[in-house]
Amino acid sequence: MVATGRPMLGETTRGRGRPRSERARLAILAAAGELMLAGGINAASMEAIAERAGVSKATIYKWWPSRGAVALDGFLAMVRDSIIVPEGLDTAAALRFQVAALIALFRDTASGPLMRALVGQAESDSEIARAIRERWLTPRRAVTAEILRTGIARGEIRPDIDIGAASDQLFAPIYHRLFFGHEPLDGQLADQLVTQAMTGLAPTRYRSGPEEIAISQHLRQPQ
Amino acid sequence: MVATGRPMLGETTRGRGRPRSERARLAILAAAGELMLAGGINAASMEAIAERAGVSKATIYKWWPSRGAVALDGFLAMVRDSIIVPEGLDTAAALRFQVAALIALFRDTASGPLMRALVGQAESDSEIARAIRERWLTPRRAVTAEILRTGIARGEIRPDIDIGAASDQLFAPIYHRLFFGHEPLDGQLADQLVTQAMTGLAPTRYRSGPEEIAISQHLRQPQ
DNA sequence: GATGATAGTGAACGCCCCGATCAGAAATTG
DNA sequence: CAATTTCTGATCGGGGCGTTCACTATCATC
Repeated sequence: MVATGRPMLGETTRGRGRPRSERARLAILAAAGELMLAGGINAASMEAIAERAGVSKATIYKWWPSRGAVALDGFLAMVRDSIIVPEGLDTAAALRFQVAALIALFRDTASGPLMRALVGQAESDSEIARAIRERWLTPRRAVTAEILRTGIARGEIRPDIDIGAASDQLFAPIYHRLFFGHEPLDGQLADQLVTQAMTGLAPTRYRSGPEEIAISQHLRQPQ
Repeated sequence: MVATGRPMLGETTRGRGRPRSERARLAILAAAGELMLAGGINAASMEAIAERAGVSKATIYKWWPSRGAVALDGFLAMVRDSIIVPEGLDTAAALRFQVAALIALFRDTASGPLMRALVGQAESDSEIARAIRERWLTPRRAVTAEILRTGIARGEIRPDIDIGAASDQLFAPIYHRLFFGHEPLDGQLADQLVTQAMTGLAPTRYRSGPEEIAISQHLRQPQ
């Protein structure tokens, strides 16, 4: 929970007094996003946002406690409904779809720079950090975990893997390249990540034995 | 290059005038680190650093152009000589060693929070971003690439992998957990990451054929 | 239509940190 | 000694922050 008001994002409480201006809300989120894209989170000062949105500064402080909170809501509004789970794919294809979708989201929309700005802000604002975890990361990891569990049930994934670590191996490289910029977020990355994660880096003759042995070795249950 | 002065970190130029105070330099870096650990990068204001270090603010500005630059030099001084390449290990063991070393560095020293603060600062300071890439990330990726290339020559790594993507799959999860804090950086993570990356998530019977086929399919050369 | 509740406005406030600058004292070399 | 460079302590204007104020606007209810 970051916004101060009760309605989470767009809801309009039918209260007694003057209703909240939807125009102002959207203008603030848009202004914050545009300013952050142009010059990082420092460019999106509360005063700059207010001026660009044509809104009083007091109005922003009424609904958001900090600039990071405005950025977070702008980001979440932008990426809403960006979780898509297609049906009828095998495990590798489903993972490839999710990985490619995240790459495309970060590369082709403003959410990439916004995510960078947010994580930077989260460093000094634990409320932002918590909101990113709960409202962005956790839902996505749940989808991936479900794909992996289904894959295990189908026999397409080894049952002895750690699902959390596997999720991170698939998706963390995307964030890594977004944050550090050492290599591009291009289209073939999705294929590389999924193929290499599924197949492994070692040649076949070096791999451990059949999965029955691996299960008896670990006895770990996917959480 | 971030520090303004010529000597990169500790060198003392034998010029004419009063020599630079080593005590002041170390006190500044230490103060910056301590303040950032306590309250994030925003707590380490130039004035706070100057006061804690017992040093004039003008002295800091003389040698570092921004607070991010001070943070960067403090971080690099702290993690100097943290790249260790042990000899006589097979590929999996060498990778496991490097992964475990990074986890331990982030978990057991102050460099973890410092790295978070730096990446946050890099969001609005491209000079910091470049310095992190060149003086932190690139040397480490070079070591990993060398391990993987040696592994290919030894037949312990498939020759058709993308080395950059493989490096990210091994190490990006560590940064990911450091930045988001969604799962702990514990000791077994190193084993999980290397084992799963080497062996693959798919069971043996689902994997593609022997490596000769894979090579002819991709024809990609490790860069 | 009057009343009351809630929102948005525009302006102002003190606070703190920033980046920059200055004169002067300190330390070292030649 | 003089020359050179560093460190100091103080100061300055600027700007964003977070907050508050009185005022106006818009709605539901009586």
